[in-house]
Amino acid sequence: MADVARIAGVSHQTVSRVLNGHPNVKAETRTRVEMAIDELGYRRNSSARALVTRRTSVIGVVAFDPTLYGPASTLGGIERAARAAGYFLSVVTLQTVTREAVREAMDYLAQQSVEGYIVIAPLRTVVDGLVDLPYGRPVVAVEGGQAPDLPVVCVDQPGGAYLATRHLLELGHRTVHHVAGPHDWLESEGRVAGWRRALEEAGAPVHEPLSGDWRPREGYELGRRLAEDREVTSVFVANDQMALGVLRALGETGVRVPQEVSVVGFDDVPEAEFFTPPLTTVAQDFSEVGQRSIALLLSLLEESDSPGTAPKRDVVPARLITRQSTATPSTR
Amino acid sequence: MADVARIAGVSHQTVSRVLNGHPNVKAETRTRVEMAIDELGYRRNSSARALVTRRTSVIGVVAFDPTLYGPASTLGGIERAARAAGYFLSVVTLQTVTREAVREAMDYLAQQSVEGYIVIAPLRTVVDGLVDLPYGRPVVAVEGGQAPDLPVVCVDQPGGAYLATRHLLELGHRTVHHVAGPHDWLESEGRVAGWRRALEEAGAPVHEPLSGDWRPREGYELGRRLAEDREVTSVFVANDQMALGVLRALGETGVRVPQEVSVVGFDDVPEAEFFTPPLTTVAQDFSEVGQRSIALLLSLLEESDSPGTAPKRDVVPARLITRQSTATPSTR
DNA sequence: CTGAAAGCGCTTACAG
DNA sequence: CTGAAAGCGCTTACAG
Repeated sequence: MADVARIAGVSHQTVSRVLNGHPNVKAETRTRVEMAIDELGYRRNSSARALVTRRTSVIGVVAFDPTLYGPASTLGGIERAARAAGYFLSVVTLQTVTREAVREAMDYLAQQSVEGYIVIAPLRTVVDGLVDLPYGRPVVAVEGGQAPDLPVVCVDQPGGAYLATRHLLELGHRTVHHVAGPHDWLESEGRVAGWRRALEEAGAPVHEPLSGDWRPREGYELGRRLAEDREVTSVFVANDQMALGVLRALGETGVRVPQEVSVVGFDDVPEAEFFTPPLTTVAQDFSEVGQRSIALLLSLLEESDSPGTAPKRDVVPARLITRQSTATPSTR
Repeated sequence: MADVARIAGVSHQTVSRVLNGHPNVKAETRTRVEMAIDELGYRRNSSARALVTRRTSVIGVVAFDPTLYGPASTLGGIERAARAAGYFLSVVTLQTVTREAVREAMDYLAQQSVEGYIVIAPLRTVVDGLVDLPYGRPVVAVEGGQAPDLPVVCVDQPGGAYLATRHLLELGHRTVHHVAGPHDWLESEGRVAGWRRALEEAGAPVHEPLSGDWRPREGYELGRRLAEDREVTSVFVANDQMALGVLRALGETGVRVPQEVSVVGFDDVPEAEFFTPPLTTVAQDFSEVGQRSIALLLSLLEESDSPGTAPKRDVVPARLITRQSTATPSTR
């Protein structure tokens, strides 16, 4: 900056003014400074700037398993929104999602003086542990469910599950079986709740849901059990990867989909349309979730002086995508 | 830091020494300082530190489409390795991968004074544009192919493709058709090269490869074309997502896999084992790629004073996973 | 083993 | 509209 000032023949604070778009600079001076900047390829030192402004422009993100479609897409949406707002994203990915691992990740990010946190770790225990953190920085929980004391952005999981279940009931199924996600996951809970509500509203019998780990393998194993039960005519599976496993198990045991059993998934991964058969599923707008997360965090950052307001909750709707894995039931 | 010093009854540079693990501190003093740190919940200001040390401990990563399995997994591996080495990761994800977009992303990261870059953007034009960058910071290209002037970490794409093609030839197929990835992608080129070499070595006829965009949809559309060609008895598809589309197209048109046509993919996504039929494919160790990328970048960072050495290239082997989508050909 | 001093490269009131 | 001064919170030689 001193070099720029010398070449432009001004003081370094005039350079600073130009850099910060300060209005009180004569146009001719501004041009001279800009030319000197270009000539030297000068770039402002971010550490010095952060030191004096007390703002790092860094948002810490705690994510996990970037191999799962949902979290990965959300991360993409967050990143784009952050960059559009001039923020940098410092990302920590977790192998195992426990309360301790999340705290460790946040401690790590705190070393970098992040201005706020976005945590994509939709487990009840993790979200509960996010209240009253010692960092003094706002935290937004993505898919944080109904957490009452935390700013949350999430997809309307119960609503999506309700849509899926209604769809099957309307096709004429007497009831709908459910392969849920893992216990403790808020998405699992939300989807179970929506499924249950649809059944109860329709007066349909509610069978205890099976529970898997989101992975295709467990979908496959649970699918083998469903294949044996001749009562089953329709299954709402809590995500597409497990639905793939269910489809595979059904196919292997000679149960025809959708003629004998209808299957609905959740997520609408890019592959879903090309499963055998193409999967009816519930789509979530992950990139919207990402954008709203950043928007919420930024609003929290701005009003951090007046922390009187209640935590906000932003819910993104889900929508049903009908394909060929669902039909009116015939006898098995 | 001043507060800590006051409570511990020492000067602030003694606090600094304790923080940095400097040996010349009396044990008793050290304990006193540590207690004061705990009491205050003190955390060192990273900006001030970076300003004086001229090290931000931040690595910039340019990634793209976190929805693709390979790049997403690689990012995970990079993040873990970086954190283990005490570095932070600042991530920019690209929507479209062009040379300009990559440059823009790197410019953005430069604002944050990153110490080095990892670019996961395996297009020839992008990689070519990475040489002679104006940042004066080391750059590692992940999946940068054979780029002669750039440090690169990549999976042995030709080797993997060779394995897949050999496997089909050994099963008795007269030749192997190929659905390649998009032009300009180094992974596409590498896989084409390995496939071609295996065919040529065996004296098998080489049919011009079809080319898709990695997505299941184009796999499906190209699969429809392959289904019509009764000469085709085996297909090596450049990734699993397109292979899914091919499988779907074949199934839809009544072509049995593997009895009539064998299919091999590339990537070994978690779903591959549950495709119909379970897919024979080539596995890449993405997390290993991530780790080696960080290791290479760190070594570059250390020797940045003596830039005489040639750029390094680190190749991770691929391996074939045999499942049920391949068999000895019978007549169609 | 420990402290007083200087300085990293910026921004922000304060003068003029 | 522009410059001289102070200070953000650290680390690094330099003394002692």
